[in-house]
Amino acid sequence: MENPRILIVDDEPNIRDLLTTSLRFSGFNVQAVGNGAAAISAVLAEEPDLIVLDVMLPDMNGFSVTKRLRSAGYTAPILFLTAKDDTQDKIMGLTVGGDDYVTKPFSLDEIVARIKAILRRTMQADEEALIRAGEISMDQDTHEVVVNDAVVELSPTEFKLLRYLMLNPNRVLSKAQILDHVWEYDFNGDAGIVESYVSYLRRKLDAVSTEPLIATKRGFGYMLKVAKAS
Amino acid sequence: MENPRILIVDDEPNIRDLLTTSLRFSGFNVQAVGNGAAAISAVLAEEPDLIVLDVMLPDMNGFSVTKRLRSAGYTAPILFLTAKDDTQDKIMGLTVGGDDYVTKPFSLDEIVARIKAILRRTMQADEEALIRAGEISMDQDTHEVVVNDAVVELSPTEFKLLRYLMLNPNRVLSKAQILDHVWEYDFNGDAGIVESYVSYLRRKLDAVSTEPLIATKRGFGYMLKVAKAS
DNA sequence: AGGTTACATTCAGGAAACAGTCAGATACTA
DNA sequence: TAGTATCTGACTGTTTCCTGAATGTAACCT
Repeated sequence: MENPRILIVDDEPNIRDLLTTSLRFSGFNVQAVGNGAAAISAVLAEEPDLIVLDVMLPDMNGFSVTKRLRSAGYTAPILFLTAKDDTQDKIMGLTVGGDDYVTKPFSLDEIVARIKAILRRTMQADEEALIRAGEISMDQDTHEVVVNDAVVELSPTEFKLLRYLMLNPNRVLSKAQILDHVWEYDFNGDAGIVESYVSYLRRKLDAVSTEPLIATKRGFGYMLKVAKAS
Repeated sequence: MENPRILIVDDEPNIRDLLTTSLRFSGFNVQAVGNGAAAISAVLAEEPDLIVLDVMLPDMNGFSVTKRLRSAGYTAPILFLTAKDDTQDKIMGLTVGGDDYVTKPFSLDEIVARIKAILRRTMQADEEALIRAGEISMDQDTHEVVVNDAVVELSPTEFKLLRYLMLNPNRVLSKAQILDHVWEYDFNGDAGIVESYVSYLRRKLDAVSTEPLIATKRGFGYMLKVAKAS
């Protein structure tokens, strides 16, 4: 199938670039605009398969945009971006139909995962909710991680870290890369936290795996070793 | 069979969008209009299988619309939307034939369930009134919930919550999702209420089940665990 | 090889976020 | 009026996240 088309609507250029780059890299066909009016004409012209829509826009809010699009007959799912401290009533009804929302600041991995999840349900994508890498399998619907038939309980951050590693098996990932993908984009703490979380992950995974799964490449980063993808 | 065609008639754009989005996602073929005159021509042109009709419309009330349609020979069932404080005599006679009514504000899950129930009766749909998930079975006609041959008495909200969980087994559902689907669309309270009701449900279900049924996925939401659909 | 340095691992601990439960206020129903 | 049902808010306990320090280990240089 064709690469899904995604339209990004956000007035902050940083976020727009961040999302555009990541989503292009993930294989989507991306277009980005900075306000509601441009969003509407872009939707009419391009008919994207999914819209990433900031609810706070300079000219009109995201809900007006949604309303205009829906009444014009466009049914593509929307992933809303909301501020964490938006008042409750503003973020009600955001998960209706195929829609979903993510709060800012988000992590890039998270947003890509959510987009894929939505597309999996709306387009009858053949893609699986199950990620496999060697002895490890991860179900993104149930959030269940299984290693050698043993279920491993992970905290949210551990889960996201492992997912990022599993999506890039047998490739060295620097701590900076990991930080950029797994942690929220405004995190400005030390890269040492990656070491901590790798340590946590190893403790849980290696307790049930036959061999050490995460290899350290001193001076470069970490790598998830996978015996051989079949 | 073809997807059933549904016509939505309501003058509030928010409600129209909400219903349109949810019903489309539930697999219906949806069209929406904002007044009685448009409703009549839409019915004549499209011959929908079911009409969702607000009784308070700007140009004419829902009953006039109904009368016009019935006398023109159209027999498709109607789901009326009424205000909660509508007097009883107004509501009288709304459920004759295959018709039914729902009071505003409603919950989305509720309205989808009612529509399916009507269609189950009018079209000879193959779909079942019985939902099953592991040890639990729920009859939507009798509202009877059975776990391991034991009948469990649930309050209305508990019932709707469990139904939503059962319709999405083995999938983590966030509190926001649960709130959006199970509670009325104008509910403006805290997500903590979901925790309370999960707590109530667990107390009733786990009293008769062999194992804990609702799993907490910390930081993500809740999930109904089902052994394995065969 | 040995010493030095930079890099990694692990642990402990405090703050904050999250979850479970309950009692009580309010509204609704019979 | 009694009995449910719903919702709120408080309280408690747990988990998670992150930092910083102590300990280990590989690489580098002479």
